[in-house]
Amino acid sequence: MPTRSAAQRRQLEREAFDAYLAECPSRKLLDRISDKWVTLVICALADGPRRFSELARHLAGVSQKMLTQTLRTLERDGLVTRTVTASVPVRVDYALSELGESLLTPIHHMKEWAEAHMAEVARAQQGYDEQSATA
Amino acid sequence: MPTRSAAQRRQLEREAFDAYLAECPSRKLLDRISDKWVTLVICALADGPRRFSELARHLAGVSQKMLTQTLRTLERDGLVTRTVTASVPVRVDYALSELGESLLTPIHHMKEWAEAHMAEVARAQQGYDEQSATA
DNA sequence: CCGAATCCTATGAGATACTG
DNA sequence: CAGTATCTCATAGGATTCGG
Repeated sequence: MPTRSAAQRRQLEREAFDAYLAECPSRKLLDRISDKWVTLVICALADGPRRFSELARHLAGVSQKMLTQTLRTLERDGLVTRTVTASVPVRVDYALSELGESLLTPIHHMKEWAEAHMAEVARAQQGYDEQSATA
Repeated sequence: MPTRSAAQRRQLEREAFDAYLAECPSRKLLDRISDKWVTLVICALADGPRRFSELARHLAGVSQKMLTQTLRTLERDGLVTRTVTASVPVRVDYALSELGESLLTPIHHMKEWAEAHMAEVARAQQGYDEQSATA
């Protein structure tokens, strides 16, 4: 049954490739920062520590669930630190770790490219769409 | 009915924030390159044009659908060019545009950060997980 | 060989309500 | 105030099949 084995082979290839990707450091990093909120949180923490509720207010669009989730993974990755002050209403501050701060550099590069070239991308899109429209 | 209006206000805030994000060039770029396959395709094209099937073979894990989809958006964004040679079995070549090549720079920065620091991230994760385990 | 269309499932993410 | 748990729904993405 060649059909079956072909499908199986594909499956194996896919798994091998996925495993390869799972090992690739660049890919891991991309997976992290491509999380919808990760870069926003990091940038929000760029100029100093913030409390949970401050972050929530600052990133008006984030749901409380996603904010928590994002902060957890960032903490786990060692990119942000979490300090709990056991006062009466608990107070929790988040801050960038050194590692987290070092991430600001590549993020900054991205930002520069974006600001320099995204207009061109927008033009390209427009051109492309007009092409399609005439079809 | 304060419940309703509070929910409505949140909704409005979210929409405003989303609109703001939709305008932000950095965010747009992030949305692009965070696409699971975008960076892989760009890197695969870094050292020269390739045919569709070459790409498919090179990126063993990608489904044909996602490859097509990715290439379409990249073409629309003006990052890759698509040239069709109308031979008997059609031949289609993809290549990086100038704009696409300029993207290699920030991607390269990301790669460097990843290779320099992801080990540290991995260590942080391990530490974090061991902490949780003792709880 | 290249790609479009259809179908189906797993995941992501918001709303809500509850705990310490 | 900070965080967790549950429900629900939209969508991303893979398999498959058909067309040029």
